[in-house]
Amino acid sequence: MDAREITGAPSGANAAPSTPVCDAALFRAFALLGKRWSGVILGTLAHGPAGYADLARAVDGICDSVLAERLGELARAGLVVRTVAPGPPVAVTYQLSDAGAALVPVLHGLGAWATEHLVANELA
Amino acid sequence: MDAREITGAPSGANAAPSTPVCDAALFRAFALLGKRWSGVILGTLAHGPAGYADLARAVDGICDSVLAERLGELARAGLVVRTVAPGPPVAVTYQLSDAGAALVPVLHGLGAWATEHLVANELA
DNA sequence: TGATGTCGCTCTGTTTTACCTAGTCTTTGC
DNA sequence: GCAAAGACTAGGTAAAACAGAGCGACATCA
Repeated sequence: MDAREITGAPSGANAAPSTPVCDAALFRAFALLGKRWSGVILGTLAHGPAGYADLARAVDGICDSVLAERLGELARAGLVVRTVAPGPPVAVTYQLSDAGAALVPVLHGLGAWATEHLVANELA
Repeated sequence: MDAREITGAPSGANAAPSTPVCDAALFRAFALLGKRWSGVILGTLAHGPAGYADLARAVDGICDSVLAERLGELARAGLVVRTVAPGPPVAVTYQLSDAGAALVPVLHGLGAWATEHLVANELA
């Protein structure tokens, strides 16, 4: 979702009474989390700091270029902090920022919900 | 994320100690919610039942074919119930199922988090 | 009656995003 | 020297998302 879509976030004028703040905020949240792999990466980092290769191994199925792209986006969004240890060998570590860490309880809630309500037959 | 990726969900063997269930579940959750628009559609339906056109208007920026596709997926996943009133004129209504409704508190948490932590400059 | 609009999609071509994979440079270990 | 690891990058391909016209059924209006 690009800037145009963010700007055009729903303002609550939908079919039923709503809490406009919640919807606009949800729109913004999914601008990030609705991109493939971002939520899973954040969930993985919830367990602690990790390097690029750690993440590549942990997030099964993600390709290199998308992992690099997502980490960059999450860092720019302020959810992830990228720390470079000069080395040698140079080592880059990613960890959740305060904003990222604040999302963890929500991610846990999401995991609990999935455990309870999503079964193998949610595959269409 | 297709069946191969679901099957290959992380099993907790990542960089730091983890709660494997949470991660696998999170993976499954984002198999659905990591697709563009699904979370926002669910958030919109949290306000109450809506027709296709209602949703198309409410979810600013979504195109017709993706809305139809997403509603189908969410219905097949059991999060949304599609009800046909025979008419005339025929009318189709979508509403959250019990499983979908159970996600609403999480979505609210997500909205609250975004309100608190996501600002306009999260745009890369 | 004909024109226009709404609904709930479907269809097709186009654009964007995600993927695949080889590659680079630096460092380490055998 | 060679292989492996880390942290990506780059270019081509596949898949997802998008744009917009269209359909049948129905309702409304001049």
